[in-house]
Amino acid sequence: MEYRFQEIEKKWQHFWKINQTYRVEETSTKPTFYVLDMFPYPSGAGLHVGHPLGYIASDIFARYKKHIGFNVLHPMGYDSFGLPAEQYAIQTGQHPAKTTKENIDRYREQLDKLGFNYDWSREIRTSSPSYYKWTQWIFMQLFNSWYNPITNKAASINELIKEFEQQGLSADSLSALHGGIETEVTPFSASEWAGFTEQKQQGILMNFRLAYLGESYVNWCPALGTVLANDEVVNGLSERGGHPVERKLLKQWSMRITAYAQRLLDGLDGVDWFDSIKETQRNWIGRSEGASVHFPLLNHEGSIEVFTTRPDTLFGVSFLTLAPEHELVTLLTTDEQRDAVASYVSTSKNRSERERMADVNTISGVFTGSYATHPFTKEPIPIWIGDYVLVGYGTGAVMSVPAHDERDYKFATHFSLAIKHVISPSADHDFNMGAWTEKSGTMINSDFLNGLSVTEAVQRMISDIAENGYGSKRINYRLRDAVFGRQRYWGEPIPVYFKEDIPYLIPEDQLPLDLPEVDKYLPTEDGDPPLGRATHWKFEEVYEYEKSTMPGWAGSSWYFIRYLDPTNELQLASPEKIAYWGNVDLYMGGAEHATGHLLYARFWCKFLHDLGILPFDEPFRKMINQGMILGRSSFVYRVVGQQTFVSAGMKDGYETTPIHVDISLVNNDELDLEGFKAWRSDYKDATFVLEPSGVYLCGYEVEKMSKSKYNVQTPDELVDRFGADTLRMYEMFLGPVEQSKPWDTKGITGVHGFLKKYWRLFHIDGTFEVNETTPTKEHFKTLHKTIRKIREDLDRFSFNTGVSNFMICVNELTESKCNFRQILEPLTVLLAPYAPHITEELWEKLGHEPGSLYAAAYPEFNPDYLIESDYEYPVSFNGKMRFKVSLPLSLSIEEIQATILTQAETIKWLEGKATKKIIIVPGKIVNVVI
RNA sequence: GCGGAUGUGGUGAAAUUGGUAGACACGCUAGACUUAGGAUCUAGUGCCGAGAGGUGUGCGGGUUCGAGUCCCUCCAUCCGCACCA
Repeated sequence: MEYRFQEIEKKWQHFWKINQTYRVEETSTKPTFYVLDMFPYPSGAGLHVGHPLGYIASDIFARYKKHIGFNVLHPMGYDSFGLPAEQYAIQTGQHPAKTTKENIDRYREQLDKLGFNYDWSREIRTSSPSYYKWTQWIFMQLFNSWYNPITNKAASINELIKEFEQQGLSADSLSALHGGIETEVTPFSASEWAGFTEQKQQGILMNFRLAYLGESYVNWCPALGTVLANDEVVNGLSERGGHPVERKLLKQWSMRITAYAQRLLDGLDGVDWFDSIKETQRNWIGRSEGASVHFPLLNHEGSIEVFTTRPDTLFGVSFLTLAPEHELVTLLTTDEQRDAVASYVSTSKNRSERERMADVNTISGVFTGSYATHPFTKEPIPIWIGDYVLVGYGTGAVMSVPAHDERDYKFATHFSLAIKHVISPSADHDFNMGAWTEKSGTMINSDFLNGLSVTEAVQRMISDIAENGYGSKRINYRLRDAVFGRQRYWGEPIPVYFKEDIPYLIPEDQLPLDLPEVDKYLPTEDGDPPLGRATHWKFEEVYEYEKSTMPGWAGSSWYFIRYLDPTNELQLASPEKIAYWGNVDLYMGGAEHATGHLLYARFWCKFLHDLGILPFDEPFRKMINQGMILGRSSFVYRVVGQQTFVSAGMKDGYETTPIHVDISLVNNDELDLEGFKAWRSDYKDATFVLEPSGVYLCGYEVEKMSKSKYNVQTPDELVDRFGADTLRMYEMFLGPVEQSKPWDTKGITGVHGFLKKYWRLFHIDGTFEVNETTPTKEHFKTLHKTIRKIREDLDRFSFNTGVSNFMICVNELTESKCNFRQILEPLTVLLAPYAPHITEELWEKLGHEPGSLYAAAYPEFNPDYLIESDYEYPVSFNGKMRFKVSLPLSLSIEEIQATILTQAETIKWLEGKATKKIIIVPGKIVNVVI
């Protein structure tokens, strides 16, 4: 009988479903193992071949853990709130819930075809009210909490209120409270607190809450009435529609993740993640030590506070630079400079932060006309505005030391500002060529710092500015608070209502606050978010609810907890179940989440840990990041301004625009012309310039798979043609999971052939037949060599070499016509995690209870079968391998040397020269140095 | 700009600790078989060379008996950068 994979896979998928083979309970006393995949956003394009890469790897690992005796939790769900469904709703009027449900059904169908061991009884969807009830609940806890810098953990805001009532807020405790918290609060006494209005009190508390309403800059597009991501802004215009975009201060909900900056940094030491991801997070958090220094304003009250990591260079300051958005800009601009500053500020407004950071070649800036005083020398320092200074980092103002900072150097050179050398550089440094930015050298022109090393000067300066009250030592983090409000429809409503402009939480027993129906998914005419269209969107029909919704990352920041107890209506999850499973043992997902999701999930985990809800404070113990599977996009070339398309080989001499074309219309780069014309109505009258051979050839490029690039390859077609087991093994065989690679189906026949070959081992002339007698030593050697390799490969997540080793094994067994039960039975268990369907079928044929393979014990490696008496030594001369000689492993180094030297080959390669040295590593190599 | 990663045959890749470079596949070449198949099997296949042999892991240098692996310089490509999920 031939390998009829379609029948077999259908049969077992049905069997697993009916018998709930993969259902997991908390009753087992086995050790637990929690394997988690990053859940997908169910997009309209369906699952593409890139998604399963990680799912297959984690499925193999989960099955392996099950075979070696663990109670394994491997759940799946959907991150189902998000922008694409909303965009689709805006275009078609279709409710996002409907689109989302259809997409989920499609995903489920696709996932089911791949034979995963998910416990579907635990499925969650972030957009279902029974789930987002708890997302809202967590928001409420964050709102009701502040970060206590003394205990270094989150605590109830009531504690803080009590403290205010009893002691007020002293200057001392205010500075202690800072601990990463930015506040604009001035000290007050207990009696002052009691006398404050409710509004004032709530305003003060807002500076401490972990979920708070604050102001932050966004890319605002007035024409679309919406906020845009940096990605959606191109040259100051919106990607969609090309409307002007400006940076605008907007009052919105934020999360005080900065309070956790240090703990988020420290926690990285304890998790087993790729160094690259940890490094990215460290960089994102961006801790830097330095000082904050105040420069008093000349002719104005107050001062400019700057943050610097180089307090040693304070005497080299020749100007200050403010971000264009800095709050002092208006005050400091003199009448003569007003026009120039206004025009500069409005230009910067239209540049995204990304552009401003990336554009290093254009130096731009403008003088305010005002001066500050140098704290030590009392000299006047000009105050400039430059858009390379970002308002969100540090204090939005920098002290510019052109002699020792490259950016400042360029700025100073461009505007002919003073350059003061305060460190003597190494002899070969030329200040005409650039700044001396090394943190080495001796201080000069720096008063009391003269003669000190840079390191000494940093310390000395920090203590001097503190003593004189000019500033203080400061640790700065690049990490910014996370904006939490979105002016969108398809997200979790924020469970807040407003009474006299003060936000209050709705009562907990009214959760979930359901997403209301609206007539359109667009902002209102007066610029409110879509929820402003809902009727009765009021608490107790009186007080307006918050109209913005939560961001996509809200639901995904805690979903790993909900899987533990997905239907609990009283708690996030029961403490017993949380304790039973603990945190995620293996997290599998894309590295593109390094700074978003992974940071937020860690933040919420630490917060819930502070509240005593979670016993652990890191969510993901070990993580593997699968690489992205890239698509091969095809292009047609349209002549500018015409409906004529030029073939790739003919396009020289035409001015053309490349346009993505659906890969289903392209076969071996050849375009299906009729299909193309029918593809879109505006192409129906297209004309073509063909190759001399009469075909239209498309160009191609390897890029991210996405619906908009029409390069999505779905797994379905491949499953139909080759089966799920083949696709599973092929995706693993492509290369290391963590590596990105372009998708290509060329090699799939090799893997399919392997499964057929494996199947044939059990059949003679098409009939199932295994030999019950004892195999030879060679057969056992093949088996045990494979067991060792497969287990080693699994332990180090090297799935691609695992597949190779199975191939080697089956090739050897085929060659020796091995059909011994004692070999094939363990091999079947060994292969089961990779190819669950074919192995279940053969396991049943071998006479076992159907479905029992999943929990069968994994074969153990026995080294006795691999003991060898001889070893074939490669013999090198000066490191070049020349010949091999087989010698007993029992020989001593002296005996090996003696034998080698008498070999005829040795004499030939010595060419009569004397040996200088002979390196012998027993069981490894011989190297003769001549 | 900042940060991260990766460069090995025609292609995907392997080489876990510095020890035989290219396992395992795809593709290609030649052949066998014939229910002419998206089937199976045999042989070959890094490059140069008739061969002996030489040469070879992005470029250039270094350490070592020995370097794909360690160190330095340079080059190229890909990914992320806070409202895409």
